[in-house]
Amino acid sequence: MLPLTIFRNNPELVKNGLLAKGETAGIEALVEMDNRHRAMVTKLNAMRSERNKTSELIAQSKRIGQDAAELIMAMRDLSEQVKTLESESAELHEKISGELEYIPNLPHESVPRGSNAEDNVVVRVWGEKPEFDFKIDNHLDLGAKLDLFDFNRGAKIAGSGFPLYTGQGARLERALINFMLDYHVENYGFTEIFPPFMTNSAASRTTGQLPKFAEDMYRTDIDGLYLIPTAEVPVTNIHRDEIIPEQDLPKFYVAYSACFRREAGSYGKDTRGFLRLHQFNKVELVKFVIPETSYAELEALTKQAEAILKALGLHYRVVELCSADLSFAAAKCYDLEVWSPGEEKWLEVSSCSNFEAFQARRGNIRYRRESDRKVDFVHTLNGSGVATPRLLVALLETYQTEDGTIILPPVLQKYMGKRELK
RNA sequence: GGAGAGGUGGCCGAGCUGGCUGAAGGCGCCCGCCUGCUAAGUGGGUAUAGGCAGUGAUCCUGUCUAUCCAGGGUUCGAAUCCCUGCCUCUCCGCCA
Repeated sequence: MLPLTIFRNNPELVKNGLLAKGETAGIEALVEMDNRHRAMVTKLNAMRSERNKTSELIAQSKRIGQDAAELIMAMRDLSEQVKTLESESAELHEKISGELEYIPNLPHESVPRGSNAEDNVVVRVWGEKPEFDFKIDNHLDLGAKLDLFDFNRGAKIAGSGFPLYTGQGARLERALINFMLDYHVENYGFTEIFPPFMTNSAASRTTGQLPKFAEDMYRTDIDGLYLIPTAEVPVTNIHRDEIIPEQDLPKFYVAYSACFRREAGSYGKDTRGFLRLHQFNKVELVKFVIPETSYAELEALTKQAEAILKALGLHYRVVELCSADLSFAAAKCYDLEVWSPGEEKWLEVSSCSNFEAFQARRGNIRYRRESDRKVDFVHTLNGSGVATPRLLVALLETYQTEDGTIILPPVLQKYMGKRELK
């Protein structure tokens, strides 16, 4: 959520930012409603002040045993007016904040302007494209030969897009998750979190899924809970409605969770295998930091996510998203894309974003500064570290050998209890 | 699922026979004084959000308003009374 003051004081900044994100935003209506609302509040405050003063007079009269009937009669009318204006004001306020919740974050000034994903900028590339001197299989063939997973039975149980991992495939999934959690805890001092996999609407609102993207989430109708599309939602909400002492910042959390996405509107795209799923596993990194450090922390976060791919020896690149490709809540974002030899494509396995105060404002997540003891909103960041499905694709395809066995990278061997899949 | 208790400021904890209570008292924290150092003592300060004004910006000053879990209601007036919801705790039942 953006602060209303910036619409008042710097409407051009907002317009340009929204335009860069590809939003055609009508700010004028919002500003007009804000003006109207402020006039109401001013009037309301005056009326309430009057009421409070008179109430005090009534109290004094009663205390000394005088009759206050006249004052009370006069107040009855004013009180009615206050109530009417209160409800009008509240209604308008709700409308304003309702609209505000649909307005995305503005891109940071360092973000390249662009109109679509074509304008994203490749920042760096790590490793080399693996070469093979035999005809390689894609991950589906490899999975079938080694009985790692079974999409048909997954579909029978739940539906398409719900993978069933089997045998050493299931073990490998668990190994990847454990490896990534341990890595971030041991090397970077992240605190491990195991969050709820469902959140209420307030939590989903903080991170920006609600109200605009309600259709993308699974919801349990009876209890009004949402299955999380990412651990970002519960973990960011750990500190919702809190004031964190500055000395407790920064806070680094790492969490595994299953992620559930309806992927409404994306049917027909990337339907093969693991490329797009309704349920998948992900290890997520979340940071709460003071505003001054958030962009340095974004760079660090990206490198921390990259470290996983390096440790696994996978060829990847870092892409800086252009303004138009930024997600709703992000001010700046780097994607990590791993190379899939079978698909001959780069696959997105991580998104590392700085949300600045956008989520903090929505979730009222603040900190108390040491210098002047004032409160201010924290900056939040998160990045996948990383999502498993496409990682698995790259891993299987990269480490396949001619006889069909997969030689596991050393860091995974202890988690698997063996050196290869065959 | 059944029965009961309760939700007050950073924390603990009064108030809850409705009216100088934004809220006693304590702890913590900040500034000063005192003390050879520490401890103790002592004086003061210490919520958040919003409107308006000050030639005035997410700063400063003044002023007004709101907030005692949330939302309604009663009343001239609600932390205090009534209703609904949420949450926490205790006991019983069920259960991985």
